[in-house]
Amino acid sequence: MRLATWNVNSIRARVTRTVEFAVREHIDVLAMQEIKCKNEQFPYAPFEDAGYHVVAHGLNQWNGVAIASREPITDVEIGFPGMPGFAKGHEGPDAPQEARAIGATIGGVKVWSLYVPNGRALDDPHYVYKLDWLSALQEYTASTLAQTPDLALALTGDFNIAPTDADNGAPGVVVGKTTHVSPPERAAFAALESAGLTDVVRPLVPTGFTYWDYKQLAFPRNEGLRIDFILGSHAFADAVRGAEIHRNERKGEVPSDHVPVVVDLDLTSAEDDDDRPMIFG
DNA sequence: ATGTCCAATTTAATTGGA
Repeated sequence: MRLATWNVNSIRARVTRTVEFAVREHIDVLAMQEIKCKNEQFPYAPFEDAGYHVVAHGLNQWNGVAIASREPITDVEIGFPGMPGFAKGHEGPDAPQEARAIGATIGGVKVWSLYVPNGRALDDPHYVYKLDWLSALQEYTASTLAQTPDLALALTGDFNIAPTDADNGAPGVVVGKTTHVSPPERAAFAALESAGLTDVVRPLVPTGFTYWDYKQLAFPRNEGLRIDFILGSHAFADAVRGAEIHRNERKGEVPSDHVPVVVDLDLTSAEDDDDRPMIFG
């Protein structure tokens, strides 16, 4: 299975480019973020014509997540349990949830397409929301893996965190001044790893950014951030055979400001697969 | 000049979000 995650920054503005990438790269499962449309506005036809099923979760022009898959999609979840909400002027515990998480089971893998809140500024209520959201995601992960430790679980998406200084090539993003690099955000990312997840791309692609701002010639200057990740449980990580960051997708006509991150999985050779014939004995 | 882009509304310039 080839699985990719991509913040497409409006699927309606980029559907041709997105489907062409998926087909050209033989992507089986594509987790998308920032579809920026309601479910009924999603351009399903180009995906279906290319052989993909699609599940989408979009409430308005903001945020929005989706998963396209060549294999059937089952057990769709809208939001993860405990996911906090947020709305302007409505910051209480019962604030409505945004369209930032969709999960599904595909080919035995539990895949989440996640769009972590941006945070906006260190003194903004959105930053508190971001940390709360990540904390709830960590609790969901820990609880899920406590119940089903051998589940092939993947959290994919735009985490809006540059975990290390090497992941920050943007001069305007400064520790102590802006979001994406603050110690609490980095601690929240590390907590996901402590909950039993591994960044399955970094060992295979040690360097490289996944996002470059449209402004200030960030891409030509290579002033980007590595903020898009695929985090996998041990059963998922054990199946990873390759990984790619498709930097070229930042080029050309009307690119997204993010590029796809891809992993290759071999799900047929799990160590506990006792269906295989014994060669000896 | 934030050397920009996207979507909605206030439909043609704003506004909000990133």
